[in-house]
Amino acid sequence: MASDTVRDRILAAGQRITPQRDLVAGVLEQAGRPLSAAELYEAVGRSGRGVGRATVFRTLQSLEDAGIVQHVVLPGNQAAYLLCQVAGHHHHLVCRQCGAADDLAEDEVAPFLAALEGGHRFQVDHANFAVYGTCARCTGDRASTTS
Amino acid sequence: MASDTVRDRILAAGQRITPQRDLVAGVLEQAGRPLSAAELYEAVGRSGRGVGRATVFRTLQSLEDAGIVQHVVLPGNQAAYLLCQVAGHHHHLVCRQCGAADDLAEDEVAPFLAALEGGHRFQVDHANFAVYGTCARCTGDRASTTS
DNA sequence: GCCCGTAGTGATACTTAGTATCACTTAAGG
DNA sequence: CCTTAAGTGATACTAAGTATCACTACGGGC
Repeated sequence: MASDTVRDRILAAGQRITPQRDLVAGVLEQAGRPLSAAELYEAVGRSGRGVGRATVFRTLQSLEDAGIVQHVVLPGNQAAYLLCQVAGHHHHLVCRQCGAADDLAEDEVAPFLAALEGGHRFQVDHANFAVYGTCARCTGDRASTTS
Repeated sequence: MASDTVRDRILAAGQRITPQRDLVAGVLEQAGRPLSAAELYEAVGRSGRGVGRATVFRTLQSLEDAGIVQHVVLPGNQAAYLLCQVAGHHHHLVCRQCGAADDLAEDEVAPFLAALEGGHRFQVDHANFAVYGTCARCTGDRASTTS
């Protein structure tokens, strides 16, 4: 099940607590890494009563609207959904080894965007970053290098 | 039809010149903005002899492998394909007004990624940026502001 | 210039992610 | 409690992309 803080955030967004949302959020919380909609559907089916497929998508949508969940596009164009600590729009560092996703604060990104605006005479409106690599825990096992 | 430089780049990637590739590349070149697979399929159907749907996707795949095309995910999770001047992996500034996409050189991005690596003890491997906003030409007509 | 192997093509069928619909259920405010 | 609007599940659907397979044609070698 989802932690109380997640429930609070659902309520704060003006949405109802339902067993389905609780389950979906709970599975995401326990996973601690981005899950595809299919994985989620399956996981939710195993643990507890199960949730309709349509509801899984609706729930993800609601939670995303509420700023509790965000989705990233993994390499290979796979969408994956991910419980976020930080509310509001932000970005992620995704570890390809263990799948963990680290939140990226807006103020880490803002200076970069500002620089782009200057360099390109372009007014930035919205940005989506997906940064992949290897997290501190997984470094040491392997070393990868690409652009 | 595609310009000679595009043909050269197809050859350079060890791929054959076919009327279909020529058409697809040509349409993308003329559009000068990212097109969805569906738009492309339709446009190719109008201009000239037409190309099978499967072939449109395969062609985009080949051209992407060859570094001639890249795809971006537009807001709303719409994939769009885009002819790139710059070869190799790079990023784009996409104008939401006119759809134009500006190439973003790797060395504009590298320092930012390096900073992230330091700040998060994370070894960056691959990154995908989608930056949306308003280009210089379109600024003046409207002013937008969001994260 | 022609021949041949291999890369590429088109039609079609399929898969997978996500959306729409609609009758039914249930959370939660009074 | 009771009401009602939000949420749910089943199902059908769409849209993007992939697989298959017989057929075609590019282009290197002669």
